[in-house]
Amino acid sequence: MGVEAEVLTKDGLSTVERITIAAELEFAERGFDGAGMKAISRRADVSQALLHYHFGSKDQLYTEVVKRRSKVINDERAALLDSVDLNAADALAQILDALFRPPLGPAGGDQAYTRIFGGLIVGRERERLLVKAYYDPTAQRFIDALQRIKPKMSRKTAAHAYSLALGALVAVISRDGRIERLMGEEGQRSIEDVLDGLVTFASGGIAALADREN
Amino acid sequence: MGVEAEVLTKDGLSTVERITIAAELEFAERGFDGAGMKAISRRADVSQALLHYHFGSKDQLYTEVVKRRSKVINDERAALLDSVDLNAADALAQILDALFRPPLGPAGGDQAYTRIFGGLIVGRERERLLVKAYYDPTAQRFIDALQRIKPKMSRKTAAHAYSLALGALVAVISRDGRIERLMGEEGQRSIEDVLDGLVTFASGGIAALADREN
DNA sequence: GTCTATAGTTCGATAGAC
DNA sequence: GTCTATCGAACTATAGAC
Repeated sequence: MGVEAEVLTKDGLSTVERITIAAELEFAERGFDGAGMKAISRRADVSQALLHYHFGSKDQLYTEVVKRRSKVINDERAALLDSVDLNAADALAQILDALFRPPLGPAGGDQAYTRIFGGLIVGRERERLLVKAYYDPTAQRFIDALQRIKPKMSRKTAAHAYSLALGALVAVISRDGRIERLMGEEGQRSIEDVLDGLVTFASGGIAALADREN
Repeated sequence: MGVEAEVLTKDGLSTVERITIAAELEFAERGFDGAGMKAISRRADVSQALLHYHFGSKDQLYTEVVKRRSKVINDERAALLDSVDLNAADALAQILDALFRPPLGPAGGDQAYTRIFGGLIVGRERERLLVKAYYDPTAQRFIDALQRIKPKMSRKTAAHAYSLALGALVAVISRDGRIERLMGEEGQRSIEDVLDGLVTFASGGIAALADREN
């Protein structure tokens, strides 16, 4: 993929960036198999051949989308986790906030990647490999933190707790893929409300798992 | 789809049944878009044309797979829920056991549909419609039960709790789609262990949500 | 009810001009 | 770096014989 001087175009975005964004939207809406290279090229307003020139294959384009966004999410997660006071009474809630907040996007935006993120968690081999490569290292840090505040909890249980917490996140994400209309029926929920419910639920669940091992 | 006398073949299964089973396997392994009618016909050892003769289209075949299995799951869930003692100390755990046990399959089997089930929860429009048609009615019964044992909980919160609990289930299902090898690294977990962890986590989470509303 | 054959489309990827 | 044109394979679905 070499080093290229990025020439900006149109909206001030490079062609590669426009393709990446278009791909993110398409993959989010249709999933990997449902997405089409032709559809992505149309959204990016470039020829289909250009996608292969820049990314090689559909698989590599997907990988690039996940890789780019995972870096942002992991960085934000790590920063939030570092700022957690592990001795505070609500340390568990702080940790879970650091886990859930970044993938939900900056205050209401980025529903597109949020959907891809959900697909990663429930995906098959392709997604499993991507998670392993781009999310597992940070996951270990969160599992460490859980063990530190719940010392009685085995690593196996902590890993299990982490996994279950992510499942709860997916449930929220999948509620139509639109964070704003979560419980849909009557009115909207702010991202802080969503986070609060998630953190409360996961905190209670993890505390229960930890208590059981005492 | 009219009434047809089912003529049995081969393994004692009718052709329609063999196709349905083959389709379930294929959809479970590849998802809707990844599955191929040709691949399904090969697995069922019939011609591809026969799939369309019996089911009309890929969409309708998928619907039939979900419909058939949802009936089994819903019946089992309803029976288990009916047998819950709502006045017992562990009523919440009993309710959640009734919710989680059926989709995990009879004592270790049926990983195939379990995977499809997970896909329904995180799916898009097609899956959303299927869930609405085949799972929502029973979901209402569970939300009712949650409200009965946690009377302070609003219906909105109860629905949210139900959704988060299902998310935790998905997390478990997606751990490689094989219930037996869940925490994979060291050895196997029985389905009872898996259920126990899930129920403990979700119980703690829902109790926390309910407490917050008091 | 089941088959073979194929229509008609879409897909990912490539060749080659500019 | 970007395009047009196209290849070859895969797909869903249908036609028509038996």
